[in-house]
Amino acid sequence: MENHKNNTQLQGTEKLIMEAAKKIFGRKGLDGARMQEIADEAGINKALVHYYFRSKDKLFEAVINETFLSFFPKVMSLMSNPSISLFQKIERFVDLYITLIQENPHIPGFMAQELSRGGADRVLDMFKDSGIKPEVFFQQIEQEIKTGTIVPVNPVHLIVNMISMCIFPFLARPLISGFLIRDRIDYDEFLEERKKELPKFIINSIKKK
Amino acid sequence: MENHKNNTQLQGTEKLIMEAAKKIFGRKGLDGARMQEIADEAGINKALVHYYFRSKDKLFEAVINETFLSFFPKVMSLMSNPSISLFQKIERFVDLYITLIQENPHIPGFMAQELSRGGADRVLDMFKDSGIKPEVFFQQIEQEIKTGTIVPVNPVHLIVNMISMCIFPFLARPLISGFLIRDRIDYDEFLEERKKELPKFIINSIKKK
DNA sequence: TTTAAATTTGACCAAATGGTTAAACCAAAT
DNA sequence: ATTTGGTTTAACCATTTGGTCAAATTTAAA
Repeated sequence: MENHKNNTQLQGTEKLIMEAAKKIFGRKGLDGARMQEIADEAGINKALVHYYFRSKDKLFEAVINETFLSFFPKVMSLMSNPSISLFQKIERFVDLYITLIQENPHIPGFMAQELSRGGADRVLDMFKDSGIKPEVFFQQIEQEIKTGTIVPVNPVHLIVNMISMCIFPFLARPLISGFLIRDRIDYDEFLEERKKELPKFIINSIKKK
Repeated sequence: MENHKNNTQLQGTEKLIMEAAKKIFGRKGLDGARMQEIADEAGINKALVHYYFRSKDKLFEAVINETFLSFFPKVMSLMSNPSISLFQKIERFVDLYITLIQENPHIPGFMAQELSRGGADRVLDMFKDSGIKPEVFFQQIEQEIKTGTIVPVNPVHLIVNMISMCIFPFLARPLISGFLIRDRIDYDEFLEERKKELPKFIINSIKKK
């Protein structure tokens, strides 16, 4: 009904709760998280959480909104910008995506949980509401195929591949770390390397030579 | 202590509970799942679940074991088979991986939840216990690089890429479906297409031409 | 200084939930 | 037919947990 504070900039107590909720929800999921835990993390009384966000579900929803709104628009405005070339777009996409997640580590666990629940509709709605047209990217691909710059690829598979390779390493982080120990490589180092390697991997795969 | 029934083949009630637990845990996670719900899904009394598996945690652990044991060995024995060429291995890997998940739809949600919790150590342990050496695959890559068949790639990134592109589409299924509707493509159709496209995408990216 | 409104807190409650138990049931052995 | 052991069930319990509320505290307006 009343949109509370839809603004991206919350302040004081409300902000404290938000940040705490992101952390706890991202780590333990909606069901695993305890209101008391969130309150403790924020350093405030539990009743205050209800005072500001009414219920656990409402709080969760608020976190979802903030999370996706801090993410979707940036990525999507990049992808639907027709004045950036396909290859440049791929390079920037990978960098932006990984960097954004590095800055908001709660996103992957959050996304996975939200998706494994029925939350896809909400995301799809946000998508439509954003008024941004992913067709630009698709048409760009088809264009480059015609031009002969790249080999024929299904655009849906390509974008799925790109997103997969960006997000999944965060979900599998503890697993990958296990492998990396062998080479004494730190995970952040691995991610930085990835920002460079991934675009090459993708472009190499579709570029006609 | 006592390993209960470590056998892969459970029977009767125990099997019923197992299958129900896979379904419910995979859908709702450890915390989201209710013992009553699992009992209902299995069509039995709740106390029976405790009778066979003691506690919720024990049951969850049992499901984890069965899940990864039905998965890991097959994939790993493929990857560590030195008599299969690299390209063939990639082709078979994708097909096997996607097919196995299609047959056990609970795996992705399960894996994500288990990983976002602290469960990576368990998986890494299984890995070691399996006595299978992933080095074979790595050495094979380094070999092909020396031979000049493929371009220089970091093996860790490559395997992460492969796994990412196989698993993630299942997590993001509801989201991807949203996009596919546009083209009136069914999701299973999409997956079958993927089994063919993905190996090409990967090989194309590393093959020297 | 008084007053009113917003914020914060500790105590409390009802519902949900994992787990227990004693009794009932049932198949096979004696 | 009776006993015995494993299996199944309904009823029950203790704890956890989301949520409420009235009182206390702070803030700011009059």
